[in-house]
Amino acid sequence: MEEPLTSKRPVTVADVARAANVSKATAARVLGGYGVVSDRVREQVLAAATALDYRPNELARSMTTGKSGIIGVIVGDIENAFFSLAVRGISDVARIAGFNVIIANSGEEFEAEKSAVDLLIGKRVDGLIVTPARCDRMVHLQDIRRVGVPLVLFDRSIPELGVDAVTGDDFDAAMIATRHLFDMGHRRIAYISAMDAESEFLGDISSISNSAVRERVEGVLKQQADAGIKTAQHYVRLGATNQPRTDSVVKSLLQDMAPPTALITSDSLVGLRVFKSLQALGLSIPHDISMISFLDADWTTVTTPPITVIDQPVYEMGKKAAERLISRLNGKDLPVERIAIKAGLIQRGSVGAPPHGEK
Amino acid sequence: MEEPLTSKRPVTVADVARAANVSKATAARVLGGYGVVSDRVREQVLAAATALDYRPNELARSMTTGKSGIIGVIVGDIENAFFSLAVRGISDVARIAGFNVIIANSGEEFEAEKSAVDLLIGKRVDGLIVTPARCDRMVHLQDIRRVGVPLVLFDRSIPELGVDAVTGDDFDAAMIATRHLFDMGHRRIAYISAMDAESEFLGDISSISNSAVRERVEGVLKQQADAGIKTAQHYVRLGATNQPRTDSVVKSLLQDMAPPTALITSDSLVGLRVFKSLQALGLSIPHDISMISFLDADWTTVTTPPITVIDQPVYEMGKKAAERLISRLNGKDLPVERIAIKAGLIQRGSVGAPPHGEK
DNA sequence: ATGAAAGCGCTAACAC
DNA sequence: GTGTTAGCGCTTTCAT
Repeated sequence: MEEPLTSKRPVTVADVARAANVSKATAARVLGGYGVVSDRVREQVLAAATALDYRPNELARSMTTGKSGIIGVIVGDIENAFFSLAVRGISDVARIAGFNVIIANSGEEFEAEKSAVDLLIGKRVDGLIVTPARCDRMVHLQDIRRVGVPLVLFDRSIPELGVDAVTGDDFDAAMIATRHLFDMGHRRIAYISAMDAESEFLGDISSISNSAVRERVEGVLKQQADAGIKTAQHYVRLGATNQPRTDSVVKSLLQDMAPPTALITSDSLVGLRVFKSLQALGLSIPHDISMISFLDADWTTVTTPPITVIDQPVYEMGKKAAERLISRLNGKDLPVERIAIKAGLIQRGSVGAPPHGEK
Repeated sequence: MEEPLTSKRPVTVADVARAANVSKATAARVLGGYGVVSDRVREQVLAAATALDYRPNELARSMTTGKSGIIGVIVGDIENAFFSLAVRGISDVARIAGFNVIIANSGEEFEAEKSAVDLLIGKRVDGLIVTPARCDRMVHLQDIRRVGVPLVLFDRSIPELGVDAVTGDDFDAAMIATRHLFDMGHRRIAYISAMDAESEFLGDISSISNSAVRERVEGVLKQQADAGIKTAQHYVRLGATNQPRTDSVVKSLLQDMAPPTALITSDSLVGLRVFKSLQALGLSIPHDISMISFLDADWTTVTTPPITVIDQPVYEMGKKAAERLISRLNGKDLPVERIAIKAGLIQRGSVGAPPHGEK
């Protein structure tokens, strides 16, 4: 007598109950691990369950309990080391707390983010961690709260929304990077971001819809303003979304009448692209130009020279976000808070003095 | 009159039906987009739905239809560029076909993989793509088929299981890499893998439980055997799972009486680690030693020298796997097949002639 | 300690 | 076209 490779109907609590000669409720109690049952009956049921190869239907379970045991995470780009590290932090905490994680990619696009929210809400996730692509459009995020699903923002904050946010202290980090370059003698410092914008140039700072990007720009500018440098804003460039566009940003920067002597890149992907641009241009780092990248990505130590970086504790940030969310899920009544985590500077070889005559 | 920030009970089809003065079934028909309704009624219902901010409960929907619209993906390590690229390929195809993807990480551990399978089956995913950590233990994979969930193996195949697999043609790829090194004059070629094993040395080849690893080793060995080289197996090393272990593997290799003059690394993570080991040892590539890495990862072009790589079309592999699965989901009756995708060689600067006197 | 029965929100027959 | 009704597999009162 052989077992069929695909037995049509999945076995249910009712099947197990029948096989164990108990009521559906009793079988459900032991299978679901709640209520009370005598040891004798428990064993009967368990035996029947293994014999039939019973597997709980989590869908049905979720529907009746209203909890899915799932945390939804919406990130900008899972292939970016920043996010994949954060996701690991989130997942590690979630797993220990007994939650599963379902990941959605927004590609930093508002509409995709919106539909991911709808989808996950539809799947009845217990809570949501999202990296909002824009901090100025938030009806969909307000909806999340309206349906009563706890939400934690990641990497970017939206004060008006009144929800928890775990971010880096980007203003401070940008100041640190700028100050370091300044201390090394640089007076024309560029900041290159991947943020997609109409223009490669920065118009009104307060119009930047991504809070992390905005704060970094503000940090770079503030540090220079404090030193009496007025031209800083001229050296802020956006739109380094791919290699060709990055090449053109870098080229335009270097063809300036007074080209920057140092570059700060907004993340490890942009950093890599800028490094390639510089390499293609035949420029030597840090002799011809200096650079600092955000995020201590693993490639930054194998280049020649290795790259000086702003070390953001991304894994920890992910953990913090998950911890915060899970606390709320467990009914803890915490005040709404923005947790901004400080970053450090790891000096390697990509920052030197400005070229001669450029002081 | 203000709307409450969290209205307890989510609105259901019944609520919408009541508000629109139609039956539950009619409301359900327009909300679910099935059956037939008059345009007039449709608009009433739609209006009521928007007014109440109705959101379908996907859980309930899945439970009655038996389909969740979700494809489960279990990978070894989502932080490995190989897998994150593959996942993007899978996701892209899935999204277009109207499926969502839920990702689980096994960490290449059998038990984690097993419980991920249980979890996803419990969530009633429509189909599964898995990268089996071991190809010799497969009861849990047989279970998947038993419950009737279509399965596609990724990166590694298990012929005995009788299910589709999308893999690289690893045997061929390893031959290509080896032949290239051979053509450049190398006669002692090492292969370094991250596969965790009791010993760093390779015992019985057929005992390697991961088919991709095994085929690569076989390719390296075969190519050399064809050239009459008998010592090849001596230069196969396993266990380069982290930097310290990789350092020790590389060191032991180089301290050999007849050290290898070229290294092949099994993936981009191992490649990066080996590069760092070599760098720490002060070795110059390709002058002192040559190397080829599997996977055209982005860091491989910014090192000095850039790394010659085996270019696996991982994104395409992911797409293929998803397409295959979705065909089955749509009821297509295809023969079980293993699709092995060929890789190419991208020559950059990390391969040269062996050092003098090493010929 | 165990059982009977109701109900979660939706879809799917089947009637009208 | 539209409404009625019966589940899907589970948890959860409420009895017993």
